[in-house]
Amino acid sequence: MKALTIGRLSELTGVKVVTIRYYESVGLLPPPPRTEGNRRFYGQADVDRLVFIRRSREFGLSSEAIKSLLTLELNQKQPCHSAIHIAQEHLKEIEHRIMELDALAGYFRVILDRCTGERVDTCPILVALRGNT
Amino acid sequence: MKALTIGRLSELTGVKVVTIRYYESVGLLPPPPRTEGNRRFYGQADVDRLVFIRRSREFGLSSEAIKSLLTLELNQKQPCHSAIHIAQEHLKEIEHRIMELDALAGYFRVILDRCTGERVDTCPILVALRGNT
DNA sequence: GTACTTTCTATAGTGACTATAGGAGCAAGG
DNA sequence: CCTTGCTCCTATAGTCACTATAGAAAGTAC
Repeated sequence: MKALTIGRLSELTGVKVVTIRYYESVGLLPPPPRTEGNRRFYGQADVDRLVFIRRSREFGLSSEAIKSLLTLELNQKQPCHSAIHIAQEHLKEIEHRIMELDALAGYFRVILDRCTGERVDTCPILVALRGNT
Repeated sequence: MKALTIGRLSELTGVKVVTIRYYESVGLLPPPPRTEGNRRFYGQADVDRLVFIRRSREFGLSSEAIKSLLTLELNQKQPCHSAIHIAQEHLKEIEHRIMELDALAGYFRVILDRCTGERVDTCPILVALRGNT
């Protein structure tokens, strides 16, 4: 397991260099050891952890949720109820957001369908936004 | 049409006082006239405009999109092609986001379903996030 | 040895607000 | 008239999850 520069870690994980440093500053990544010239160097564990973080972020989890999951990860033999809880709560949020967006998209489709592109004062889009529908 | 304080405008529109001042600072609302004691006062036009802004924000439109729509509103007899364009683009974004979230929710449901709550090291939620699924 | 790239720190900017501090105006009760 | 308490004022900083920029030092490639 050879040492990785921050740039190499970035390539391997798809997380930008600046973002890696940012993750360190907010405590998602531990401060790595440094070379003589003060450069950070990383190992396989950092790759794993960073991929975990990246995927969690892609799933829309907040930093705090990710920190909880990362803490969980340290105790492999414990039960994972916290993970279930975090995932369930997050799923609820996602489902809620989908419902909202579905309603919104439906509404947009209706008013776009109605709009003939003629005049601003009768435009159903603008009428809708004005609130005097 | 009597003059409204910022607090009354806030009540009528459901937009917080601080947010009204914020909207003024970013140019979504014109700076209103002031009383002798330097308080802002508003009229019906401000209520209408603010409701328009609030509804547009609820629809997830950005400040810039709202500014374009508000400019449009000033020319009631012009055709409303810009409004159509903004609405279409936004609908596309919403639909894209819905697809992403649907996929995400499905994935969460699968891994939650699989999770027996036993141990961290075998927890399907954490396995999924680790990326070695 | 020089030119280029990567990395370093520190700071500021993004969007769309929200929160806080410290004053000043104003309406109502005593 | 005066105090109490609410609303309002400005200005500044904080939120989240980054992104961008500046200026300097270190490493690499020819």
